[in-house]
Amino acid sequence: MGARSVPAVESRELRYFVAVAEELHFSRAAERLGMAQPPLSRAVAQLERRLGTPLLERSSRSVALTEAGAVLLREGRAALDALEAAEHRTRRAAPAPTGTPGIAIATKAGASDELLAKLLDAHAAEPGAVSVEVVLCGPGQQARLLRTGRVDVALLHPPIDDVEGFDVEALRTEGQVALLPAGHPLSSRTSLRLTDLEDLPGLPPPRYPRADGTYPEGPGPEVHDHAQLVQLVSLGRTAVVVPEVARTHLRGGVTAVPVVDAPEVTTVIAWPPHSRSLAVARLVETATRL
Amino acid sequence: MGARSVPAVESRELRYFVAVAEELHFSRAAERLGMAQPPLSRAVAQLERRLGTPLLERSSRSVALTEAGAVLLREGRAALDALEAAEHRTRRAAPAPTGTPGIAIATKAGASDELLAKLLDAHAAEPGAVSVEVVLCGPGQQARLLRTGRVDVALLHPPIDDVEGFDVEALRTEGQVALLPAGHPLSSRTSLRLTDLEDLPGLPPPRYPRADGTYPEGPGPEVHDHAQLVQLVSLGRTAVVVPEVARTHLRGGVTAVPVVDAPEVTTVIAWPPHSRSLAVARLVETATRL
DNA sequence: GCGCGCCCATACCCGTGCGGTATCGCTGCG
DNA sequence: CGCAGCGATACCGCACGGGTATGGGCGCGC
Repeated sequence: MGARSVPAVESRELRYFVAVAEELHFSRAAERLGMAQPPLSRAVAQLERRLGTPLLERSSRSVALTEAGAVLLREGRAALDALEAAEHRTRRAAPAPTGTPGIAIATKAGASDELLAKLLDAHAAEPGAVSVEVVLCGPGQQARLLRTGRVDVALLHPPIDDVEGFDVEALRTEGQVALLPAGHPLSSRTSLRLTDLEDLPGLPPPRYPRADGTYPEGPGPEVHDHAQLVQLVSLGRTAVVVPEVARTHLRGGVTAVPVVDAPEVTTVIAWPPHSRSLAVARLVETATRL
Repeated sequence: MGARSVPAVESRELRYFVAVAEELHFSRAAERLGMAQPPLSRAVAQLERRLGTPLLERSSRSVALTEAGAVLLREGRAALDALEAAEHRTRRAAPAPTGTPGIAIATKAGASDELLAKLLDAHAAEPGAVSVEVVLCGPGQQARLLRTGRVDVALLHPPIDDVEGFDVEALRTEGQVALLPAGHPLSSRTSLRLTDLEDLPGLPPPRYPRADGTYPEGPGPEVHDHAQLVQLVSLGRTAVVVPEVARTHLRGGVTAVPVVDAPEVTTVIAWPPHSRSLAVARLVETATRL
């Protein structure tokens, strides 16, 4: 191969390309990156020259990904995640000013509270326990925190959450219930089926953020955490199917009805594959003994 | 967190750090990188400032990794591999000047020849077959080619090769034989045990390259491929235990004797996890039907 | 149908920061 | 005690990344 004359791809270029590929709009991408549009155009063109292939189809009215561009978007995101993970994990491995470096765990705000509490208690009681930082985040965000190394482990709920690419250990399994505004016709039922909950008039399903932080289109309200979800239900703005454990945090104005044919939801503890951290292994081991 | 003022880690800095961490010597690392030593020192110091933690212990006579430095070496290598993989896979996804982009497969030079030939024949006979580039490499190098995206699939031989982090499908299993110079006292035996082969006088085991391309210390010869290995055996410079299939490529001067208690070796086809390539899936499917 | 406006590319300029050379300071060794 | 090896520091020049101004192509509205 004689193409070794071109220098290697820099992560900055990749960040730029990913921004453009996500926005499909140079000016918006430039704004998101905090820079002007012309240098962004130039940087992407330079990346295309480096790779020897067009990544974007520009038609002066719109921008579209080429085949190679789609590959680079996917692979580039993974590489940037790995880069960020290296950075975060190194920071975490640094001797902290306050004692020994601990580990960080992510969980959806408002979900698995009592399980997490038990886990933290059990871990604290272990010999050699390290401090555990709890990072609460919105639904669907744990995977990103885990991939980018901001946390060491996460509590996830497949099949709601995607656990692709992580090592997991199941902790518990439960059914699901529908959360309905009190007084709704269905709220007096003792059980429901999924078909009962399709197209409820005036109660569109909420919209959860996607992995990239954007929200799908639709009539339902955007939801960032469990408390907000419960409030939206009590206000009669939405209805939703959630794991049973959510009943423990209900407030007035919300009724939970079991959904008999909803898929079982498991709570798993997840960590990055190839983890070499003893602290992570110990925490997972403690979790599986709960 | 108020530390968002520092810009993100650049891949160039990581490459520099990894070089220094591997050499544990600034001047040698600078030479390897094709640059002078002072800017390298400065770049690493800047990386340490960015991360807020020392990565290396310099004692003016030697360089050692700190705890955080060891983490960054491990994670940084993975991130750089991912970056390189993004680059290679994008190049491969580009519409090639000659027809449609194919896929690339890596195998140890001189190993699994007939299996590979059968696979290529079977694949070529399939409808919708794409062109397959065969990349021959030294033992232990396939994993790197796969991780860095230079090839899409590889033939590996656990437990000799490490398949950690790849998806694999087993193709065949075989025993192992000892390759000895013709006329060696043991070559008249009909079978051997591993203990028979320990510390053979004048026949030190060969040294295979490690994953990073360096060779372990020892008295045996360095080996890059199978042909070289066989020649070294016939010259009475080494003796080695290899999978049975190697018998098919023997030359005069080399005798193969079964080793009854050597671990079974499997031939597997491996590919990166989360592969989305239809061509890879088809090739793997063809391979498993052989 | 023509013109306006959106949006990406080009042209040009400036400053930062990367890399090079020269040199210092430390330390282990002969 | 002096030398040699090695990393850090000082200083400099230039290449490249980023900014502003502007061009050009195309869709859309009146």
